[in-house]
Amino acid sequence: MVASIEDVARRAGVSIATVSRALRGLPDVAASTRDRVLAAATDLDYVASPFAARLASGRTSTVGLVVPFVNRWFFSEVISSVETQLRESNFDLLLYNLGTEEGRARFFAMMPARKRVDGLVVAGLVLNDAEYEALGELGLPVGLLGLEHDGFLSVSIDNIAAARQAVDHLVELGHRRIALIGGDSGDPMRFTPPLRRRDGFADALRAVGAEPDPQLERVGYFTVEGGREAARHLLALPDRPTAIFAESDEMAYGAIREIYAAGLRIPDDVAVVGFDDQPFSTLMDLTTVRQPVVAQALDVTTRLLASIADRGAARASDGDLDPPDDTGDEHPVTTGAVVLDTELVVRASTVGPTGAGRS
Amino acid sequence: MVASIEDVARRAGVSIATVSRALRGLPDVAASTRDRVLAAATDLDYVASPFAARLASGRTSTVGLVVPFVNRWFFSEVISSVETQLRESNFDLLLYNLGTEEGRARFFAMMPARKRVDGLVVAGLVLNDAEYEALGELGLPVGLLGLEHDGFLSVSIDNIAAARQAVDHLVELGHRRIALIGGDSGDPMRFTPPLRRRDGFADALRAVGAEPDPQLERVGYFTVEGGREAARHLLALPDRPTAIFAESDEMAYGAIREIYAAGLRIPDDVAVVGFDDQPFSTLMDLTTVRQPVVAQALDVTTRLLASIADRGAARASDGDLDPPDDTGDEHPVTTGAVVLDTELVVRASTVGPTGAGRS
DNA sequence: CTGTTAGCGCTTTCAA
DNA sequence: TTGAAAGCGCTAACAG
Repeated sequence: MVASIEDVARRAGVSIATVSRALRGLPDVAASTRDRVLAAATDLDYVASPFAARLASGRTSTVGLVVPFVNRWFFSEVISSVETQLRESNFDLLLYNLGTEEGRARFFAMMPARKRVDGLVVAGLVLNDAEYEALGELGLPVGLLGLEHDGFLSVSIDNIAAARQAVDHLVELGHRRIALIGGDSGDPMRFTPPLRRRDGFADALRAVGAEPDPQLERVGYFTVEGGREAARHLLALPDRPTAIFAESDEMAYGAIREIYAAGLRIPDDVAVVGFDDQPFSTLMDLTTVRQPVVAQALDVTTRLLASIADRGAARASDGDLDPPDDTGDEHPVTTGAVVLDTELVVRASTVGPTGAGRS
Repeated sequence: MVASIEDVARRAGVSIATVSRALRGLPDVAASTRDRVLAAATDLDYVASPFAARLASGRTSTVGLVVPFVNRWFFSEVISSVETQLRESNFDLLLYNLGTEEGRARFFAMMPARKRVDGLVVAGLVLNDAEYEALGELGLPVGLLGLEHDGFLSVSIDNIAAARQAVDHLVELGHRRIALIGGDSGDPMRFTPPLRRRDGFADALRAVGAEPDPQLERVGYFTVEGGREAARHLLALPDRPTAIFAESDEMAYGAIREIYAAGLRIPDDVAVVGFDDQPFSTLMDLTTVRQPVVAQALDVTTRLLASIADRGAARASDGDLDPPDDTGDEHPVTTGAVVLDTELVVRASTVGPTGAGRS
């Protein structure tokens, strides 16, 4: 019932090979022929069957995107950006949401993406050696987002430097008793490259001769609730901190809530800095470190697609005369670790008055 | 380099047909044979090429999910739920983010999902007739989430009743000058089935003999910023409202912010009710109408998969003797419009004191 | 510039 | 219960 390439060929009066070439925009097709084929295809409302094409060509025109969550700000931004860019390149996006620890185990054991994608973007997962090995054995281009590993192209931010931006800011404001609300290094989902943010925090303190006080470090699990819980403890301390640095905005929101609940003022009694700059942070007047999510997504996707194209070209020629100068096995642009800049966004949670009208 | 069905067949000493049957768990394969095949497949680390399978069988084992946004709460919840359930059924999820008006136009013009999915879930888009027609012509099972249309299976909430829950609550608290912050009926993305929430708002007022005041209705575009803008106008009115009903939580957050910025108290000076019950609403102490997102996603997905299975079965038999009693053309469970309940969640934005400590 | 001809790796009759 | 063989609808040499 639905038109196939033969129908188009018949109608245009050419062979199916010519139809295939014309429709894919390959060179060496006479303009008049191409027009005729295009017209026939339009008339018949024809689109090529992707599966037949994939089977015959070996290319899937599909990229897999692996994430630990889809409903958190960072990841939904990533998904959105990657999807848009793939669509523009006529690639399909296959989404793999690892979700739980068992989902994650299943993914790396079965590798469902095998044989069905040309490349993979892995976002925000801290992988162990076995998992990196599993990815490597796929024999496909893999792009990492938010993490870094030898042999994989990657893009991320400098979490240490970014955390320093936040804490340096507090230090400059005169704060010395600064608390940290962080992730959980024992998190089973290990979705926390942010772990290194703690180092930046400590560096900033030590730079002014202050030593991080273990009492002022609490785990917040990267959730609002976790942030509340952590802040509650910190505020109950006999010598409570004058400022809090949360490793994510969500935890900062929780902290803000608890500070108000304790009848304290922000930033007069306690200043707060977050990390990410989600949209809500404007609403919450939260000073935070903005990380470029869309730019990171764009970067991996672009380089992954380039890598896929390269590999296709390489396989096509395979020992041509006059190969490119670079005799290395990989194209320079499609490999290596890119690190993007972060930016401190100062709002009323550190430099009053808060605009929330709670004067 | 990677094992194919022939390798497995050779190793197990059977034909490729038998391998195919054994691996797919079809009946009529001797247990011993099956074991041998399974062992061979495991040894060779074999997985079937999905494209070859799809080409040969005509089934794609893929569902397309069409959304207007991926980075809004409602949709990221939907994506997450649908992905999980599809994965469990061994289906792939192909994500279509319409994003812009042109992306939307392209989608309905090209129908990129054509020939590559067994069914489609369309979430949160108000479609016009041409678009419904385009979906119908696909000849595939289509499930609608958050909207309703003849001939498509769908799940949604009763937006009128839900809005009434919200406004009835305000009315019971004695409010009569109640403002509405709503969507934009002229929204080019038309992602606002919530339009009918306005009807529920009006109904609730009329039920107590109050007439909705056009001055108290503002457009908030379903964003925080839009909600702020709308609230700013409402609060500047000579006779300002005593309560605000926002058609989404995000707009309510914006309103809350402006109320505080104006130096007013919540709920004493102005009460606020939202719609959705996003996680942040707990933080914001927002009274709101909770809509079951996961349940809606589960419902469409389940019924869509059933419909896909039905259709597969139907095609397989095709005029068998003794067909099911129901001579209609569709399985009862896989069609029709399901409407799920909403629930009012009362918090301090309507019944003080707010826990935010802004006493 | 265009046509012919093999497959791609499976599923699915149809026979045995 | 199993095997042989015919495609599924394309792409990719290879000729011409």
